[in-house]
Amino acid sequence: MTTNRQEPNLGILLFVAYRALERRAHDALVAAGITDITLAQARIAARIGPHGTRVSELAEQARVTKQSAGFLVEQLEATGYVERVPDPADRRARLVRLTARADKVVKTANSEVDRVLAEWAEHVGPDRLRQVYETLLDLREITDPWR
Amino acid sequence: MTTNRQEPNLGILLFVAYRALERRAHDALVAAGITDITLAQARIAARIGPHGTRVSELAEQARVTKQSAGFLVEQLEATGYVERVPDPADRRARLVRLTARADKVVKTANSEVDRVLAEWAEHVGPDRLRQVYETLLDLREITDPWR
DNA sequence: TGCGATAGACAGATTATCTGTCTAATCTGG
DNA sequence: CCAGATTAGACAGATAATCTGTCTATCGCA
Repeated sequence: MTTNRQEPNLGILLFVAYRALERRAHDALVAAGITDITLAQARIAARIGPHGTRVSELAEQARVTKQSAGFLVEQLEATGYVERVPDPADRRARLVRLTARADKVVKTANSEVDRVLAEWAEHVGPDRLRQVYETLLDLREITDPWR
Repeated sequence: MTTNRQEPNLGILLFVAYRALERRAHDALVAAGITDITLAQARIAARIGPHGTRVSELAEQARVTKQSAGFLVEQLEATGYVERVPDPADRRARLVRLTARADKVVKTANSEVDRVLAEWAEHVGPDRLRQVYETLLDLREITDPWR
């Protein structure tokens, strides 16, 4: 429970903006005929780096337990959007990587995000939007335990 | 799926900040011995206005279906944190209101939020934090379909 | 080498969420 | 002022997402 004030607090504003962006990206996938990826799966997939990412790290970034992340990765693997390969650096670990099949998805989502950000920039001004980005980036140093 | 870039995109930054705030508030409740409110319940409860709010409106604000909101309100009612009273303005509707029992919860959560915001202000500067707030407030006009 | 920490799989339970349907009440255009 | 469309929210049922706890293999360090 963050608060029950009437004038919206920062938490709610962050939430509204985040959900709007996420929703638009996911809706764009559906509009493009990609209906076999859920929002929760997308949240995980969006955090996979270009060289693959460990399940543990995905879990941390998405703020879910390793178990939840593993569960979602399993589904993404079943639909062919990711693959798991051994991590050469650590034989306990496996790297989750996007497959070629994910290309269209990533492209569709990214271009929708770009479109949304353009709308936002038009509404509040590019400079103000960039200020938000930069401030949140600095804020991440204290809000994001990992990096 | 928002994107898979390495340099964090705005969506992830919004998410990280939002979750950090929410997590801190919820942890403060647990630390204060309030362990019978889940994060999802708190998300709903935080949107209840001082004069009561309809389930439909809570659902819209929290971006869940009426059914989900109704389910969570039911749980909050069972633990005594909210009550449902008839809406004098519309006999179909019922207003969800916080009870006296919720006072401590609201107070605890709010003061933790204030503490977090103070930390954030110290880290990036009060002016920059306020700029984020104001920009997100303006952004809400296009990201929040309702008001 | 030996012990604590980490990666992630497995099992099981719980919580949250959705779609679809239904009734009662309200709103609105003719 | 009434008929049809809309809205509030309950009910039923299914699914999705998430958690706690446990286990094995591996790693890293003192």
